[in-house]
Parts: sequence; C-alpha cells; structure tokens
Amino acid sequence: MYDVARKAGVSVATVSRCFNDSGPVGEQTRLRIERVAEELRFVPNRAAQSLRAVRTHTLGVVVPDLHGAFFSELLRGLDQAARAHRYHLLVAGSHGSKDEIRAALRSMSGRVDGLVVMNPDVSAFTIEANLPPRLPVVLLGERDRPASENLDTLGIDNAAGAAAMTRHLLGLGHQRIAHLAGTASNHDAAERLRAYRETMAAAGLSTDGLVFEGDFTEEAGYRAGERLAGLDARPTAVFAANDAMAVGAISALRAHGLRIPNDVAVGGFDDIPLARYLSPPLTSVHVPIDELGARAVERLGVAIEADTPLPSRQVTLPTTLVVRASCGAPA
Amino acid sequence: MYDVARKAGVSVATVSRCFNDSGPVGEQTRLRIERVAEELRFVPNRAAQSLRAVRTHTLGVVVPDLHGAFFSELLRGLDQAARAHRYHLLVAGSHGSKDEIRAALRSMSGRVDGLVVMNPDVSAFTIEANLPPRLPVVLLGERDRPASENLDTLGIDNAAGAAAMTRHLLGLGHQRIAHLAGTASNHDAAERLRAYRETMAAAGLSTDGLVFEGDFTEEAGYRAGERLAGLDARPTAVFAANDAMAVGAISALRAHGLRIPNDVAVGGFDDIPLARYLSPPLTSVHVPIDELGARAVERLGVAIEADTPLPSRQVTLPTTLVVRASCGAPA
DNA sequence: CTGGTCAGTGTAACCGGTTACACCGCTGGT
DNA sequence: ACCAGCGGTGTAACCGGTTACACTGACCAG
Repeated sequence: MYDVARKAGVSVATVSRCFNDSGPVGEQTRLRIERVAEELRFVPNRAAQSLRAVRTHTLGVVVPDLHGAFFSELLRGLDQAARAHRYHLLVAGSHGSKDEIRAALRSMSGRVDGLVVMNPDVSAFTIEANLPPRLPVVLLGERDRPASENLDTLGIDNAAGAAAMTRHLLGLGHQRIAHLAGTASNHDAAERLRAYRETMAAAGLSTDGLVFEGDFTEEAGYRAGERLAGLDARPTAVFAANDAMAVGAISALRAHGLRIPNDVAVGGFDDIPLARYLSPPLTSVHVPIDELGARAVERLGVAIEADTPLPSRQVTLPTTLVVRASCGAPA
Repeated sequence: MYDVARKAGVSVATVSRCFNDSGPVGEQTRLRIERVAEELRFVPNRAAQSLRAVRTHTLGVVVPDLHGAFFSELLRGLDQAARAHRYHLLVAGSHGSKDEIRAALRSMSGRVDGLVVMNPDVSAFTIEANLPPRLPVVLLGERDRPASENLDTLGIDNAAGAAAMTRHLLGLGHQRIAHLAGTASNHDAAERLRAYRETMAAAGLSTDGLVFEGDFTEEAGYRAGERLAGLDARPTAVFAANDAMAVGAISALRAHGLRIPNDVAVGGFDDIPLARYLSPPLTSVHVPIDELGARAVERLGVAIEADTPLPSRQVTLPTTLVVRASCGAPA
C-alpha cells in the first residue's frame, strides 16, 4: 500500500480511504490511485485489516470429517448462509482427535468472528479452553449443556426420528428389525440407537443380536449387510443409522441375492440428496442439514453484529420420516 | 499477551519466547507464564502472527461449489494433504460468478500462503488480477496455459477417460450411445463431450439427437433419463458426464420400467466412492480426485517452502475405466 | 472582511504479535 | 584478574493496514 501511495503521490491514508470509501477523495486522485493499484496488482492484506478492525468477516467451521454426503450438505448450508451474510468460511477437519481439535481451534483465533463446531466426542470444556474468551460459538449436536455464555447449541431430534422410523417399520408388520449403529462415541449415533431400542421394547420386542456396530461409512454398512444376509433368523427389516450405511447394506444384501424391499426392508437416516435417486428410492429420516448451517450462521451473525455474548440457548430441529420404496410401504 | 506479561511480571518478549520455544526461558518463569496464560485463557492471535511472520500456514481453496460427492472428495484430498503438511484450509465457493470469484480471491490475500483454484469459466488472467503478485497458485482443470510464473496447472485426462468409456460401450455391441453432457461452460464437460463425439465418429456412428444437456446434478440426469426413456429409437447405452447424472438417469429409467443394464447400459464419470455401492454397481471412469488434492498441496508446499515462484507446469493425471455391472459387461 | 463549514489530504498511533539487539550477571578458561 | 560465552530478560521496531486528529484552502453567509 505504501508503494501505491508513493507512486500515486499521496499518503497511505488517502489510499485506504479510496479503497474503502471511508472518506472524501478527489476525483483525479481516486483515478490515479486506482490506476496505480491495478498496475502494481495491489490487493489489501486481510490479515492486517482484521488485526486493526478486529473484524475478520470470516466464520470458522470445525467438523470431524470433510468426507461424505452429510458433511458436504452441511458445508453447503453453511456456505450459503455465510454468503448471504457476507462471511467467508475457514474450514478444519478435526478427525475426532482431541489434539487436532485443539490445534484447529487455536488456529482460528484472531482469524474468525465466530465459530461453528461439531464435536462428536470432545467436551464443551475442551473447546472453551482453546478459544479466546469472548468468541461466539455454536455447537452442533452437543450432548451436554454448554458451559459458558458464548456457547450456543444446535441439534436435531435424533430420538424422534429414530423412533418414527422404527415405528414405521413395525407398522409394516416387521418384528425382527436390525439396527446398523453409527460410531459408538458419537452422540447422534447413541441417540438413534437408544430410541430404536426403546421403541422396540415398547412394542414388546427384543433387540438381542439385532444391533450391528458401524461407523457411518458405506463400507461398514456393506459388512453389516453381509453378516446380516447370512443369519439364520434373518431380520426382515434394517434401520441404518445413516444413509451411507443403508446404501452399503443394500449393496451387500443384493450381492447375496436378496431383494429390497421384498426380502429385506431398509430405512436410513439423514435423507441425503441422493436418497431419492437410489433404486429403490431410500426411505429415510429427513434431517434439515442445510437449515442447521443456516441457523448456526444466523445465530453467530446476530452475536457478532451486536458484539454481545450469545445468550446460551439449546435449539433442537425436528426430523421427519420420508417414506419411499426401500421399506416396502405401499405407494 | 500484554496482560499475560504484566500478570506474570515479565515482558511480552518472554511470553512470546515461552509460547514458541524461540529462545531460552527460565524454568520458574515458564511455569508462571503458562499458569497465567491458562488462567486468562490467552490464545495467540493468528492474524497478528501471520502479519509479522508473513507465513499463515493456511492454504486457500476456491471451488465453484461445495456441493456434491466430487467436491466433497476433492476437499477431503486437499484436507488430508494439507494436514500432512501442517496447513489449514480456507475454503470459498465461487458459484461460477465472476464477482464472487473476485471477492473470494481478494478475501484470501494475506490469509493464505498458497491457493488452489478450480475455475470452470473464469480465465487465469482474472485470477491473477485479483491476487498479490507472488502468491503461488495451482489451477485445477484449467483450459489455457497459465499466464504467469506463479500459476501451476493440474488437470485430468478427460479425453482419454471419455474415449475409453465410449469404446467400452461400443465394444459391448452398443450403437446408439447417448451422452449426458455436463455444464456447457465447463472445460471438463466439454472435453468429455468432444472425446465421446470423436470416438463415435471414428466408429462411423452418428451422435445426432444423442447428446443431452445437463449440469452435473442428479436432477439433470433424472430429467435426461425421462426424455431418453420416451424416445422412439431409444439408445441402448448412456454415458453420463459424471456419476451424479448417471445416478439420476438410472433412477428415471427404472421409474419407466427399464432394467439396467439389460434394457439400457449406463456408464458414469468420476468414480465417486458411492459408485461401487449402487445397484447395479456403476461402471465409471476413475478420476484420482484425492490425488488431485494431494498433488496440488504438494506443489504449493514446495513453492512456499522454497519461497520461489512455482515453475509453471501443466500436469495431467491419468483416468482409468472401472468396469462394474451397470454397463452389462460380463463379470 | 471575518468566521464557519467542508472537501481533500497528511501524520502518526494503534491492532497483537515477533524478533534484532542490548543488557546483565554468572561461569570458566587462561 | 580479565574477558568470552551464555542463559535469561527487556526495549523497541516492524508487519500492513485503519483512523483520530490536524491542517489547508475554497466557498459562503453575515
């Protein structure tokens, strides 16, 4: 900037004002500065700007993984909302490791105005300890009540969704309904499993030997599907804790010559965009993923704008059952 | 930091040295500083650090969209590679608009050490004009030769992949092979279409009425599939310019009572992770998406480390045909 | 003619760190 | 006894912008 100022024969203050419309600049001067800036390919240094302005116009996002349809959707929702509020996104994958979350959070300090954190296993306490005191944070799908005022919590109604799916399958006459569980340490996964168990129990049915461990990947779904296909008392329905595992399970069941939904009915969770295009279209529990992102950004935007700590709230978004062909329900 | 220094009874220099191991600090002093820092929840301001150090340990990523399996995979590849090199990721979606690309690029200045840009329609020139002169940039899938020394180009062999797929379908005896084209302005899409046309022509076959416009989405694939199903001289095979459209097309064809691959053979492009789990598993052209990310980060890392402009290169990664069941080839 | 207003501009402090350099006191070799 | 070397520490300049404040000259109302 100093170079631009010198070459244009003005001071840095004038250049700054010219670029930000933050004060009167003579027409001639403005033109001269703009020409020189282009010539020198001057682009303001955002780090310096945010240092001085204390505003970065950037939101940080920390998610366990960048992989898969769910996070892709989430990121899209966040991106859209962020753009609408004129924010940029600084993204980090934490890969579930506490050290990496720590590093990711610390790397955000001073570079973001607010933070969206999805933390499967790490406590809110750990998050706070690695962040500057007054930074607004929205936690996605957190189990515990937030520890401080700056933490806001946004989750989805896992239990209601899982219960609805289980009841739906029960309503179709299924008795042996298997569950492909998600990553054990994950809160969402645990909730879905719990609701499945409770709903089955409420119907007087046992879940012994019907719960298969998984980790939310297609591969885990495939492996579970294979084991399931070989069972003596084969379940007549499968409720996967997410759509990716449902896809994997269907693939394995098909490979074993079983028809969906005739031989085995299948339901998923998340309702990823792809679900409706699968064959058969996948019955799933719709999660308003993009709304999750939109709400998170919204909350942060308000807190940042007002420069006031986030009033600690806990919001749970509803989930809805979306019936398609994979469960064998009549159209 | 000043507060920490005062409370610990030392100067800011000592606090800095303590945090970065950049100089000797007495054992007692170190303990005292660490205790105070934790108490005050002091986290160093990265913006200030990078301003002084001129290093940000962050790579910028500008992609047309954050949505879909392809970008999800790309982001994952970039994230993995970045982590391996101890870099963070600053992500922006450009949404194909020139203004947004401009804004995204300008927002990166001073916040990243290097940049990965995927620019479907915008010229390398536009990119350079909105970036500081010496910033290393890797262009993903760019058409033109880069304009400057700092621009590196990384692409995939679209033509070879599309030709291989077309030849494969021809080899299975198909004559009326339709093509679901990607976004018209997109370079990859154009290349795939061109190679398809040339391969068909080389086999003495016409492509009149066999090319359907699309935009890389499942929905576009579905719509094309519907039109295709209703055709009098229905194509016996479909080559979609990406897997998402293949999925959509399959869904539509199935909805019209057609069997895959018996009635219509289908091939895709990208080989997204899901492809193998579809029913039937999708024949596709494998694109080393994660390697794309890894290579890009690698190149940037070298240029940053050496603090020398990127020797302008143009690298094209090979693509390979992956035959699965959706094309009806014998196992 | 004078004082106030305002467009247009420059000077310098400041944001929050890093680091070159200076300084002090102690140890140990000669 | 003297000086080099080193551990431990402080001072202040610097990174690249923003902005409060001061200043100048033109214009205008009283």
